[in-house]
Amino acid sequence: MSENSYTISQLASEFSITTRTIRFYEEKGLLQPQRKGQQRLYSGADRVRLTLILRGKRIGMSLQESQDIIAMYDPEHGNREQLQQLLGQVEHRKLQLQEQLQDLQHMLAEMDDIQDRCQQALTRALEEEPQL
Amino acid sequence: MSENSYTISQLASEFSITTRTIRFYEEKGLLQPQRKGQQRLYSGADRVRLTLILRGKRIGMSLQESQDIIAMYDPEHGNREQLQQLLGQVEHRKLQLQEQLQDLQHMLAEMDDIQDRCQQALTRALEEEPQL
DNA sequence: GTTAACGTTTACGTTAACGTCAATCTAAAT
DNA sequence: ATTTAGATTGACGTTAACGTAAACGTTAAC
Repeated sequence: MSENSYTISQLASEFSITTRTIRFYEEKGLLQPQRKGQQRLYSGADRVRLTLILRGKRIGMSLQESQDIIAMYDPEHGNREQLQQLLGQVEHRKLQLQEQLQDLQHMLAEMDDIQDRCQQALTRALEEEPQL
Repeated sequence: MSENSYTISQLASEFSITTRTIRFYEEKGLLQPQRKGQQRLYSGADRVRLTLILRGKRIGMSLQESQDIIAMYDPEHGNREQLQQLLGQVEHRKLQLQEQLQDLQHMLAEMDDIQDRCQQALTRALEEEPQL
């Protein structure tokens, strides 16, 4: 049942990205797959990292930001100071994400607004249409 | 009471961006301020456009996308076909924004998760700390 | 009247995030 | 043995979104 390893093109097609993109993420230090000889072999954990990167991209994060966030997942934060520093970073990210959420909701509200006014304009246009 | 016009540096400092950035947005067709001689004069409407652009940026939109969205605000959609096409675009944007909202909420939930586990690790670290 | 403070245009530079070859390797199928 | 299908490493190209610097105009203050 341990079929949780993937080739680069499997991941590429699953996430609809190119292999170049995946290798680029590795160049930038976001992924570190194993090697089977010369070939890359991606684990389930690598796959999860990739989903995090792509989710980050969808909400407008840079690769650097995704890398920072991924670093927060790793439980290598032994001593107290490091843990407190991490907590600070997490809190900061949360605040930023919440601001972004506000922006998104504003934008959505305005889309609703446009939609309504557009619907009404359409209704009026149909009422005043003589050729039917 | 008609003090709703701004110089380029007023807007720049208000939004903490450079004048270069504002001129760049004009180059790209996102702003079209009036001119008083050679100088640009920005209206309240221009200011609103700028806030929309910057909000767009914060949620990860390209300038092109912001431009598309700004175009939706203008009520120059006379006939029925154009209105229906606009409605389609609005609907499409809404769906995309909602997906983005999902991504954001996932990310936030995971930040909460990290925060919790980090807190617990810290608590344990403090309990086991001998030098106090 | 000249120096400062702001504005303008023009143009080249920069960074992030890949795209696009080209050359090579390699493993499996015919 | 050799074609074929996927993999690898360079290396250069590209686009978006500005930064940066030079050269010049204008107007308000001293």
